[in-house]
Amino acid sequence: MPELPEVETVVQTLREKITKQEITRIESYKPETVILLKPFHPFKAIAIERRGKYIIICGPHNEKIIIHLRMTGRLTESPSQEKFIRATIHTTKHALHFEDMRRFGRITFTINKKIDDLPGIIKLGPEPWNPILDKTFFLELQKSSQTIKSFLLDQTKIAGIGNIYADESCFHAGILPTRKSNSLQKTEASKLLYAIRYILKKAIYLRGTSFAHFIDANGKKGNNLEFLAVYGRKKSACFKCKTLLTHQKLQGRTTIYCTTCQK
DNA sequence: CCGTAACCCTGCGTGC
DNA sequence: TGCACGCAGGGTTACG
Repeated sequence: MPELPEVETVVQTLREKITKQEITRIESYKPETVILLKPFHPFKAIAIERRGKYIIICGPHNEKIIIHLRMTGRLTESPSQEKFIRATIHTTKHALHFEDMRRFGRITFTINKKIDDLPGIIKLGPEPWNPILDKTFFLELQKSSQTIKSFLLDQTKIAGIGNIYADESCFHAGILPTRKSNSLQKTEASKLLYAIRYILKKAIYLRGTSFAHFIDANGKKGNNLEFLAVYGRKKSACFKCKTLLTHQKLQGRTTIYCTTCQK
């Protein structure tokens, strides 16, 4: 379940590893994993970017490889299980294996000038640190009758948040994820946006959360797991007030919160 | 517009 | 032990 901090960590490690190298070919072992929207040709990786939960490897003539790890995807030179390798991205110096147990992950190649026009990415809302959110976040919340949880998971509203950081942000902001978006006061909206930015930044600094599957492109786990306040702590006591945490499905996703600390 | 559920997958934990 | 079942979930799609 790589979300923005985990994808950012992969991008950082990937940059160090393959920048300025030639991407020589993409080998595919499962027909659904690699999608060639244009015929592939070798190109030099001049930049590696992230947008939301997408990784983008950019070439000098608008070549783009777009990678989405979905739930269990990894980019690694030493896969833990051979049978889960769905594709391999070859460079002059490395063989980056795309290991993906559940086969939800995708690698897409296309030629397109602008990152924001790429498939999948075109629909994304702003990055959490985009200053535009200081103005629009509250307004968008006001327009929506979704629950806060649904709103945060909605990639068209704000990009990069998944189940872990949605619950963590709500806890940190002291806001119940079950509330309707349009019920938030302006001060609560600011608090939530601040919490999102704080939680994500901290998780990036700690190189991601390794709950079950996540490792970076160097095979290293993240260090954020022990800092989670609610995610994965079903039937546990709130570490702040000792109340038993509440769990409920919202939008098909397990949602955990504290009815004492969150209002 | 919104929520719910199914779908895509497969390892893992639980209960019988 | 071994089987059946439910769960995990990002994104998409269908339906009420």
